[in-house]
Amino acid sequence: MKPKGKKLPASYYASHDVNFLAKDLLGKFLCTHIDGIYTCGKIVETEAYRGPDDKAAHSYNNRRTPRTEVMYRKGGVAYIYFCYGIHHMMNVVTAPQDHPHAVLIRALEPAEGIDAMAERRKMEASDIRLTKGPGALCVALGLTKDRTGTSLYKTSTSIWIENRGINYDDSEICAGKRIGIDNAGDAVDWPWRYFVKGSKYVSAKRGC
DNA sequence: TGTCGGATCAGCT
DNA sequence: GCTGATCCGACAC
Repeated sequence: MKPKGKKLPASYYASHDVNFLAKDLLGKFLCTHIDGIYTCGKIVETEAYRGPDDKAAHSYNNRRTPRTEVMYRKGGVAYIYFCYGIHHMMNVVTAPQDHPHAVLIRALEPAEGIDAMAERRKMEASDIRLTKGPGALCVALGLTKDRTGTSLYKTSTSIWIENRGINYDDSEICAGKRIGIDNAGDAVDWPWRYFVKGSKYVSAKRGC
């Protein structure tokens, strides 16, 4: 599948600054080519998880388990895991090897393959909730936990992120507390959730 | 081997 | 707004 925009290279994901990347990923396009179906959406909401220091992250205190192992790899792979018995969550692993940082993709604005998304979601294509929320967008794009570890930059990959020339200014971005991490001590209050101001596709507007 | 809690969503009120 | 669905991973025993 030929990207419409410019596929982000391995070097993009190498930054140590996971908060910079979480913000910078807004306006980029997350695309998948799974089961022969091409789908693509603009990223409008992310959260940063900064590995060892961040009590809300699975890799807090450098915890290593078979599940979190992929977070320790070199940036530029997908970390997809299963939660609440129902939902999958899509994260982008960042930073060099052994720095377990990741950006959770929380919401997209559907761009291409909208009919396929609707079919996977068993919803009308016009439904605003198609890719609103991390569990929802994984279904829409066909992502499941067995894709975890997939490279986002290799030419043959089934999951990648494109730059199509959209860059948001700080004044167009909101930062707020992260969602659903009530048990994470001080980290609960860190404003590491970023979203595009005014987007209908953002999962929760709080913090702006 | 068993228990407990979780980075949620949709549908109904 | 509230609630039920539903199951895997981590850790204690």
